[in-house]
Amino acid sequence: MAQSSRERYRAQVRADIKGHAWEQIATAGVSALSLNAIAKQVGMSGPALYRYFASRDELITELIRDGYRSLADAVQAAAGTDLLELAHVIRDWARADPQRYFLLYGTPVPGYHAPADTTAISREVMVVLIEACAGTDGPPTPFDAHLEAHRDWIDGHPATAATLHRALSFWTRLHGVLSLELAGHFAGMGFDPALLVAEEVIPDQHRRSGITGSSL
Amino acid sequence: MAQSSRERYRAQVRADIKGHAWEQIATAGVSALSLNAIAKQVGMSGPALYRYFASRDELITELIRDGYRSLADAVQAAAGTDLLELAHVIRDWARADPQRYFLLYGTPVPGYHAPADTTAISREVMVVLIEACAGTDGPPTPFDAHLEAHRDWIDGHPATAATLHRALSFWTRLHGVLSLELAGHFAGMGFDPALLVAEEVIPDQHRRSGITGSSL
DNA sequence: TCCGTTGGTTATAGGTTCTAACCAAAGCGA
DNA sequence: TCGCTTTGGTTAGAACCTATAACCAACGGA
Repeated sequence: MAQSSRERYRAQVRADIKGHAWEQIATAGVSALSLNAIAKQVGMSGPALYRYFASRDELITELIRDGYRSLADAVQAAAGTDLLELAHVIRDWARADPQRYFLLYGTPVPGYHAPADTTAISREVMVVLIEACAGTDGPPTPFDAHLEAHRDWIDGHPATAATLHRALSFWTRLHGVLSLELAGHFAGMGFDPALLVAEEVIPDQHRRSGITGSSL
Repeated sequence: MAQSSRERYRAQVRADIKGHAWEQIATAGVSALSLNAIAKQVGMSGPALYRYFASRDELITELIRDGYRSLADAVQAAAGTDLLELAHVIRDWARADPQRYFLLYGTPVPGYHAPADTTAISREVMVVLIEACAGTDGPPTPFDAHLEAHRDWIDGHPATAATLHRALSFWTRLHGVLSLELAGHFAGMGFDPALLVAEEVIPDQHRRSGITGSSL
């Protein structure tokens, strides 16, 4: 609880290191992250940094953890709003630091396995999404039935399989547009990705309005 | 046309180098690609490789180009089939070598700009998708109207804005599921991503069948 | 005050990309 | 066949990187 002077100093230096690490990642990507460069920036030379992080991988793992935490905080702060608002919150969070988004959801490094707690934080995000999807079920689909048999991952959450399907779909569709947008694959096409996100995320409403009305 | 002996040798060595490079990328990711290791594998030591590729970045750029070409070939070989078949062709192509997929559509490196011809190959893929989407238009949406004003990127293709929208949506949805699947973000959830892809890619059919029928 | 823990240093090993300098061999025209 | 030019290879080395080892100063609690 009450930190000693040394613990406080240590925590502050670690935060300082992580701050400069985020800077480097934001400007040059995680592959260009250099412990030597960070050490110089925080005012110590080279190997001193290994007193605070055992290795480059451990520092990156810590950053990934903090990244998930930051995303979960942003999403939970918007809990209770509708899917469109949630999509914009997540998109804004990602666009504030694209390389941070890609650190979580970009190219995986083949050997690496995320620590267990990051998947727990991912679950927090998923729960907010599921909550927002509750009650927006459309007609049942074959995948809903399939999901009914594979819902252990959300383990005990009282949502229909159709709702889980909607949440999963929200996640994959948003990620689809967002990651292509942030990676620059829409460069040259002049359209506004936000508008595409809007229709991807609340899919049936627009298309079906005026056809089936509210007869569901 | 007729290559000289030297040109043939050079082309063969370059292909050999690229082959070993793909091996390394498939097993350890592009960030672990080592020119030294490749050189040893092809039997020459270190800097000799620079006679064939000016830099590591140039080799990677060449691999990216070949990757796009390979994807476009796979997609064009399936041209004329329906969207579900196209989705499976692309998914199978990606799953055959996930790191190759991520080389094209994964985390972008901040400084890097793809050469112009790769975007031209991307366009080839897009044209096949658009062709497959033709005639599957649903009711018009606001984004269709927006796309009508921003269709320069496909420049002269005689497709409705609604069709372009469907093709764009096909691309982003497939990429959304596929990249999360390949990155391992579905690990632990037991569902079959192929089923999710199927419903994402032919979105309205399943949901609407039995409601609006074929009244469109 | 003493002494262990902690946080810093420099030196060094082994890895990387890439350049420089040098050399051998292959191809080609006279 | 001779000789020159281009090409493909070598080794050496500069400038980075991660990470470890060895050493030392300074801080904190008994």
